[in-house]
Amino acid sequence: MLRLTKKADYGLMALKYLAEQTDGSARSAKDIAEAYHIPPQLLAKILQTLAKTGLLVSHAGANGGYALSRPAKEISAFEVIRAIDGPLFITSCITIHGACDLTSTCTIKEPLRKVNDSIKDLLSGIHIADLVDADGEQGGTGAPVGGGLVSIAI
Amino acid sequence: MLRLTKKADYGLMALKYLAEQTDGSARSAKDIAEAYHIPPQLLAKILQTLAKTGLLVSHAGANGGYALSRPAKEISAFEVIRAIDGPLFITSCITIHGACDLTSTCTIKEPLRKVNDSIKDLLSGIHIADLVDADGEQGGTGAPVGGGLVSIAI
DNA sequence: CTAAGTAGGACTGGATTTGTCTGAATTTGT
DNA sequence: ACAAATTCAGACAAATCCAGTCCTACTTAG
Repeated sequence: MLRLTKKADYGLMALKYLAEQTDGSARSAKDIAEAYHIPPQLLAKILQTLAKTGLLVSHAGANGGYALSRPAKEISAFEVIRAIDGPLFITSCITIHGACDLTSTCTIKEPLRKVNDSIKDLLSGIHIADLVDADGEQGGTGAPVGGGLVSIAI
Repeated sequence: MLRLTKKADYGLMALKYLAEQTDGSARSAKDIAEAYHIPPQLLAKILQTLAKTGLLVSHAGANGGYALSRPAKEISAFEVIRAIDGPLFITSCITIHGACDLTSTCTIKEPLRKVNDSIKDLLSGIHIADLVDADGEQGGTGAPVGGGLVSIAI
């Protein structure tokens, strides 16, 4: 129902990967891409924009790469998503200027704006560090792949 | 950041419109489309799917149209959105089968699934009746839209 | 019977996403 | 100084998805 782009997904995965590198050394886009089997050039782009927005610090040259600019605890999923996907909104009504094409006719935007804010709060409360913690303690051992039980498609 | 399709938007607007009709009489797709200046044929399609999922009751023929199948208080925004946009998920990882292409590599899906659930809860708490109530008091003050708390524990 | 409706499939144009290619600029190691 | 590894930047191609239109049925009140 509400979709995050793959780029945002990849970005979160990459940040998580970087958060797991305890030594402060940088990792290259290629390394990360290989670790998760995602298209290297695409990830490169994503990391570039992440660096441009200040969430990552980059270092060119041999042995260069990317590293988190802040502790993983202080980087929220919301920041990452906004950096990659831009300031999109739940409804097309709600633009950056807050105005709706159908200002007079569309009477729905105000309630939805609150939903939007709630989602924002929700994502702001999740940090990269949380992703790292949740790893490994997956309720289902991550195994039920073939098993077919799993998720209730809403 | 997270987007709702225009169809879902239109659907919510239409349901709100129908909720405002106090007499139980049905309204045609054309009427609603004109009221909100949205493409009639597109709205017709949306109402059809809404009828197919049981949120609306339809009545063909002259003087036909659509009406809510239940009180506006008992139709949640979540139901509407799911009916129109289908059971999509916040991340492309989480499919209907619950499996990720990168099952082993993508370690991010579990936390995001919780976000997904929280958003679902959020939208389930909003009903068509709330949209009607919120109308007119655009100040954004007392709209009874989900108290905002929605806590999430990862 | 006919006009006003719904039901539903096929299709188009455009936007968005996803991914690739190519050519730089920057740093490090030798 | 040079070569290799790497980031940076933009353009571009392919695929997918969305919005909107059209056309043809079927249904029912009058």
